[in-house]
Amino acid sequence: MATKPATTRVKRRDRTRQDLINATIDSIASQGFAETTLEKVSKRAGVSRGLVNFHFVSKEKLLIATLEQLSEEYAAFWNRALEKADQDPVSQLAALVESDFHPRVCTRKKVAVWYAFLGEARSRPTYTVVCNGWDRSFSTVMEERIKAIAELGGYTGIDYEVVARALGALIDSLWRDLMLSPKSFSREGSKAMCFRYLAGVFPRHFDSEGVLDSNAA
Amino acid sequence: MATKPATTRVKRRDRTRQDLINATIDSIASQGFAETTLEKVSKRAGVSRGLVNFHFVSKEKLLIATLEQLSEEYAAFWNRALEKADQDPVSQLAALVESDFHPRVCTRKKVAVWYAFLGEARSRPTYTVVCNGWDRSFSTVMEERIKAIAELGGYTGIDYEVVARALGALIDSLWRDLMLSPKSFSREGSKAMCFRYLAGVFPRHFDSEGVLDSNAA
DNA sequence: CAGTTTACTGAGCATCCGTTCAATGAAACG
DNA sequence: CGTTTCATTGAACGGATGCTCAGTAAACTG
Repeated sequence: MATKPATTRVKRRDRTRQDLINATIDSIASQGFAETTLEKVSKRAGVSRGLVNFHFVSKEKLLIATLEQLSEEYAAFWNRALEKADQDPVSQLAALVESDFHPRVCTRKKVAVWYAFLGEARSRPTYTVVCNGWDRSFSTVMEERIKAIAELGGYTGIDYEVVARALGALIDSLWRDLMLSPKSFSREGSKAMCFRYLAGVFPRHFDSEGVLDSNAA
Repeated sequence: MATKPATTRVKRRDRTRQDLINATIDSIASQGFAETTLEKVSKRAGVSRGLVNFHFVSKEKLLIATLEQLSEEYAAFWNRALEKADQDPVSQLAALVESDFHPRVCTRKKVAVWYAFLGEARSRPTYTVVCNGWDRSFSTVMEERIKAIAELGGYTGIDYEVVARALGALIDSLWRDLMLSPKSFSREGSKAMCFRYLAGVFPRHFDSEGVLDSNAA
């Protein structure tokens, strides 16, 4: 697991830090939060026991670094998905849904770690902040696109806030399925369910397969 | 916290067991799963250290008993809400929403405990079973009512499965808000959001305040 | 090529955790 | 009322955990 070519010192340093964070993710995902100890993490990373304290000062700070990395990776991923997509709100909303189930960010392992932190969020304020930021900005972006689709597409009586919240919550519940019962989870089925939801709200722009017509009247 | 009138032996026994479970809930909610130790729990319950092992054999079994009680309390609550409600599906669905935000089951403390168990679910199979059963039967019941409303109310093109999932997920995300940012949470606002969602799907039967007309054409 | 810096090791330490168990006293029983 | 049953206590134990620190070797520096 830990292959460390003898290169420059900073590269080794960064590599080791990353190995430790990855080992932490692996450990939390497979053993759980409570069973994740520094000994197991360092063994997984292939380094000695005391290294965590050297690099991260304390176990708690290693955990925070892990959560922050996960959070930033996720945010960066859907931000880039937005940049790559067409500029019309229909394509952008579809891109958000697609990116949320991409194997890069939507892994059973990562979802499990995310829920593990969420479970401890109540009692550790630092986690709460990161967890709140997680999808707060995400649902803001979704709501903007949903509002634009409603206005440009000529839909009346759409409750933007509710639609955005429901879509975000739907995605979340599908993630949870991946964690709790991965056998019944399917990436395509999950995306289809999101698009079926959107088809119910914007029938001229979406169907269960995704974008129907990004410029429909 | 532990007031034990000297009554019969079984009553004392049950009372102590309940005190321990309550103390476990309090501890998980305020200190988190990781920081919940038998010493803290027994101190909170006002009994001696070794009593947990006497009553529950092990810490793990105390945790399972706690989760099961929470789960059963919740299920019993919305089942009774269904019984007390009118028999038409519109009233029943409204009763489910109402009961889900009732102060008896929807407390910040209880939600926090629920998420704490969910966070450890991945690595402990027993939790997974309970967590899965939790809203599995709940969403089945919701889906039946939604289907009935669509058929009786003359709505076409309703995707029952998606509507039920989205509503369940919406409720879940509102619960999470209660845990993470209780200041911005409001019981009435949460119910209103659910009803706003239902108003979007069944505009002749719901508005943001709840049931509009349970017998609308 | 000395000398300095620094990532890294691993044994050691203080602490805490879950569990055990002999002792205790009050309810249950006949 | 004497005996049994059992909820309860609290000290004790083995083990694990997070963290410290003196020591080491390899990368940097000039």
